[in-house]
Amino acid sequence: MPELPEVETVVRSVAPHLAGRRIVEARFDSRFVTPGNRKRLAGRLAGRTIESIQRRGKFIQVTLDQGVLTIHLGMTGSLRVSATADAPALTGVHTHGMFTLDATREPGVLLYIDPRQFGRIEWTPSVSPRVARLGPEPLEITLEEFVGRLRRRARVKALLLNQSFLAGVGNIYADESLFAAGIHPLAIAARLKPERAERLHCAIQEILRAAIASGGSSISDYVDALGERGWFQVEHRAYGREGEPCKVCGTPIKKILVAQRGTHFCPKCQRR
DNA sequence: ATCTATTCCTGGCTGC
DNA sequence: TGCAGCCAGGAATAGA
Repeated sequence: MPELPEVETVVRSVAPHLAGRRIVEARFDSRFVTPGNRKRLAGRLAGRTIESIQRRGKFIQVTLDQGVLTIHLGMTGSLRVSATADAPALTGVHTHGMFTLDATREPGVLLYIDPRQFGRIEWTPSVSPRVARLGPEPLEITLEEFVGRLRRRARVKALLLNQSFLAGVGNIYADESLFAAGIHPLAIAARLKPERAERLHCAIQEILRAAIASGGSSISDYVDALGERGWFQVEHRAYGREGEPCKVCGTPIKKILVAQRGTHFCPKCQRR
């Protein structure tokens, strides 16, 4: 499930292959394309040149010579580069998009693969409104701004999942950050003591940096654009460890539902 | 305004 | 063994 570290890894792995390339042809399954964009997307992309690729939150922004292509990988989306369009491993029923690039060099194609089809792609004249309403980048936000934004009566876990609060933290890294900070997921954000808020700010940045350094977490089938797995899942201390002993105190990790999301925490290390 | 529940989707797992 | 049924969840949206 691509969150900030996974999307960052995808962008880093794909950017060197795409910058400066011309899109000869683009084809998509309708479901992959944001509604309202379905009739015109392929036509708008043909002939465009890719200027740069950046990550913003969990979104991938491809800046073109005309407009911006915005991609969200959803739960199971992946971008893959390939020398040719007929690589057997990349052309199954889950391939929902294909960009044919100029023939001046390899890779010749960029493919979008997504079994659960939660990912979306859209073209907008400038930055997508979906991206514009994102909150700050977790790796850039200062402690002061973070503390200021915490002043809300929401449960801290729910707030971490809110992309207009912070952009890019999802279920895995919310649980891991709260564990690292020793904060209960149901704690009310605005009532966190200053030192605990500071610990959370620090934990989020440490966890995300470490996850990026490991190439992200490969929970199910996540791989980067070159097909490489990430390894941060072996470092998880809370997420996906229900019933297993806490790596700090040995207490079984508990799983509850917060904001409709499975939430893993240590009841002893993360007190309310 | 703010929070909660529902929807989308399929591979993988559980249990009978 | 086989298969029905459930679960996972990011973001949009409808509802409270």
